[in-house]
Amino acid sequence: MATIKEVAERCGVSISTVSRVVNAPEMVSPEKRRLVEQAIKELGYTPNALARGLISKQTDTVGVLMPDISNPYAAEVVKGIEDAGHALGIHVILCNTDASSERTIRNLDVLRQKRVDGIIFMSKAISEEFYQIFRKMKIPVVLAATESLVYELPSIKINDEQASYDAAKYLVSRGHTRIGMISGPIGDSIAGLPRFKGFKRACRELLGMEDVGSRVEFSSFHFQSGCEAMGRLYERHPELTAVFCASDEIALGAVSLLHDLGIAVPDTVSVMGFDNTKISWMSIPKLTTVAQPMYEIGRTAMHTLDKLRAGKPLEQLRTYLPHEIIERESVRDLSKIHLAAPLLPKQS
Amino acid sequence: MATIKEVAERCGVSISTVSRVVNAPEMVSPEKRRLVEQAIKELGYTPNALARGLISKQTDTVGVLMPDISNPYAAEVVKGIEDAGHALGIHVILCNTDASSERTIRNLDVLRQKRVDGIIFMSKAISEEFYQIFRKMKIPVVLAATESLVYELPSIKINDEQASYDAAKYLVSRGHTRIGMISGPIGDSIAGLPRFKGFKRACRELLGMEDVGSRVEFSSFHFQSGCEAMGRLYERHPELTAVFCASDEIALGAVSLLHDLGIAVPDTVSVMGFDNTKISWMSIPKLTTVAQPMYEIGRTAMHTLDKLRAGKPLEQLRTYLPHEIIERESVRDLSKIHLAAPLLPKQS
DNA sequence: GTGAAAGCGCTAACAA
DNA sequence: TTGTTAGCGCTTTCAC
Repeated sequence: MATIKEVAERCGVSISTVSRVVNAPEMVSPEKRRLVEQAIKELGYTPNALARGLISKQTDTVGVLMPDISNPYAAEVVKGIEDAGHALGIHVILCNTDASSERTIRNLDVLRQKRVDGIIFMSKAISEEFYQIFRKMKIPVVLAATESLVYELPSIKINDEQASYDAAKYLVSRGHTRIGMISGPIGDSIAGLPRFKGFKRACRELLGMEDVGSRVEFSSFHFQSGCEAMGRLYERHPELTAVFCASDEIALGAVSLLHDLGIAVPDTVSVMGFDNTKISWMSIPKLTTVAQPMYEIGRTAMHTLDKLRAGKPLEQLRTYLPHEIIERESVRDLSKIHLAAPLLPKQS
Repeated sequence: MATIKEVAERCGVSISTVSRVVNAPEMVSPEKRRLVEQAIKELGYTPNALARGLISKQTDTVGVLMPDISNPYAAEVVKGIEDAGHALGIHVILCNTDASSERTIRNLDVLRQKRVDGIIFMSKAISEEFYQIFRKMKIPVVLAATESLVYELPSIKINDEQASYDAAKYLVSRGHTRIGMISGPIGDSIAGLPRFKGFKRACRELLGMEDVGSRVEFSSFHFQSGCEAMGRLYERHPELTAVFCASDEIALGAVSLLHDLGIAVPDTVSVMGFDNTKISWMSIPKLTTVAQPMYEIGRTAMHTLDKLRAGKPLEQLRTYLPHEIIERESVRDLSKIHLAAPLLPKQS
């Protein structure tokens, strides 16, 4: 692998000159520049990022910690991060933590050794331990698709509570009054608790319901768990006309169980998802769901990190990007029934 | 960020001693070792991988190029790579190429600058251009879930031709004789052409069919394209009782279209997928599909790379791992019909 | 505009 | 067992 020295020798200039044509070509006379560029091409010279980083104390690299590489949601965020990084001349090192704390710490340690300039963190909760590591590293950290209410860490995500509220509101607007929810783990302060709370608030404000709790089942965010939760929910509340799920996978689990029970979706019960991942439009019926601007979250996270790196001030610590409800086929419009039968007395 | 020098000064030893307690603790006297370890902890010292790599000409890091981070198939391979890497003390840098040649080259360049010790390549085809870059880098490269028939590059994958043959054979064993296929792009020499060929061979050998071509539609590996291909296939061959798809996503597309047409799966037509990704068991009906040992492919790729790195000889250049057929609900067993009605004359 | 030289943080002889 | 020293490949003053 050719070094700067070899390039210099080959065309009889000093290494400084070679360094200049690589980093500040305008400072070198055209003739020499041409000469050096030629030699670089011939030798296939590529600057050694290790030596560069060692001296400049900058690697133009940020580490991205993602909880689960096979999570399509996270993948979209990463794309946003990468695209923004490319535009800024920043490389990204992806690390898969598999939602394991031990793996996260190990990855963080590697990133530290590699002297990355910053970190984008996507794994769920920020423990005291992680936070202390961040502090020790003395580099900017931004949270993407997660946030910390405890620590002063910049974050980019949607307003999950409001998104969940809006989902329930949508269901109500379609004439549903007997609605239930399959929530994520209540211990999950990012995508669990807030979505649960938003749903509860909607039921209270919009439907005047007080005992929402009994109409909510808890589940992990995955398919199988969603199936089981739907089973429990249906057993307790066969009268429900709609169930809002905290993730698309849960929703698919619910649809699957309902199907096994011979209950038609959305004809008999409507199902709504969350995330708008690929699977939401590959299922039967296609899922009505709430979409998060995943790519945009990634982009914004990278830009925020870059501002931090440059010492620029942030407008706000916690950024909330807008969500959106995507209407597809899994929610039945009950309100249309009244329209079609206007002579019947309205239900109160 | 603390340096080795600071640690050394703090406990009045030389930097070599500190270096030794980090790299070969047994060479240092217990007392000094304790002293140094203490200082390391207090200062939060972490060796600078840049300086280390610069001198040792080794980064203990390999780059992994994946075509699409949101592809669940690739994600599983990456997990295998990471786990094996961890066991070997090798870090991995993930790069998302988005199936773009330009992005691939850019990533390769970054990896080169960072002086990774090796590369695992997952993106589809290996062009002459990529191959030349590999050569220039002078580091081991192994292909995972892909291969090159042209270049001498070690690879790990399944035998796609045989897997496809086996899928068709499975369909035949379940009593299907009028079978069709939705193939991937024929220009794709990895997952396109071989699967098409395997299917054709099975039809010829098992069913004595010669005009297989008309029963095959081509599609990209994605949902929407699969939908459309199924539409075309059904129009030409409404008599088909089973269709084999070159990916799970295609299969889901096929199921979706069939559903829209009011055709029951698997009652009227059976659908078979390929890959055994997550979505294959979240759909209705759950997909019968051919499974690739994705995690194992990743693990093997990393181990192969490690052998190469150590200069050990490889048993073979191209490794084929076993595939497997996963029976679920999307294929109807037509052979049972004969069993249930043994008095009827057998169809010839 | 160009080159000499110092030094980034570390490892690896080599001496002691 | 320990310390001294050279040098990995590069950027960056500082002279010229």
